[in-house]
Amino acid sequence: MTLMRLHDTLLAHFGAQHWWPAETPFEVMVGAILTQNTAWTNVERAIKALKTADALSVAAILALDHDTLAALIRPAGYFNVKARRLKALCQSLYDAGVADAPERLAQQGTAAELRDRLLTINGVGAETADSILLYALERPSFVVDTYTRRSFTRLGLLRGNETYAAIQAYFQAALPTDLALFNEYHALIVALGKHHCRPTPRCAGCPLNTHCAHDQHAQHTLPLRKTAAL
DNA sequence: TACCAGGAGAAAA
DNA sequence: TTTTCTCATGGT
Repeated sequence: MTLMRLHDTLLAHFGAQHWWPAETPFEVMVGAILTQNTAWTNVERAIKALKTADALSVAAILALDHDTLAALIRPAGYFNVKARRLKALCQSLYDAGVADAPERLAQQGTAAELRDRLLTINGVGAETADSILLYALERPSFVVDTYTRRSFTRLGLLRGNETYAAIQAYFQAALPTDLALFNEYHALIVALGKHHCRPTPRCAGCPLNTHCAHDQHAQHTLPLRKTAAL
């Protein structure tokens, strides 16, 4: 099955995912940091707290002291680490002169140049950089996450030990460079990954026939523990 | 109780 | 260079 056909199968089964669930590009960037190794429901609590405190802006986050910011994002876990990372992100946006409209960062270079700049920010690794590029800056950069590696290894399309760059290149070589397609595909892979872990009531069967509709994690052919290569 | 969640960076080997 | 450790809350 081609990657395009696979996308169509997942879309037909799970429906459009409407990612990224955020009101502004800056909220996407903040969410990308907060969701690192963390359930999205916990990220939502943290973002809500930032909004309630009127602190969801570059200037506000830079103005907050560490302990106050950490307390606001506490529900997202790793709050001391993520407070530093949010500060670093905001400082970078401020230095780029786009504090008032972070989405304008997209006007400051090619996708590759923007990616390199994002990767220099402490706390922004490959996946977070690609998530920001794709969902906040609207550049078609395919996002690879733990679910991508796990599910596609189960499907026999990956070995499982490839580097992040190799997996990204695999998808980008096989798919047309299309913002909407990359957006939906990654979201669908996350839906599939969650389904593998915990089949939903409305969907007892697996769309890809990978025998996942059983007790949690029991049917995984891969350990849930992340591989170091990702 | 134990395990996992839309990772990244530092430290150790 | 590759592997291991650390960061932490909330749901199942």
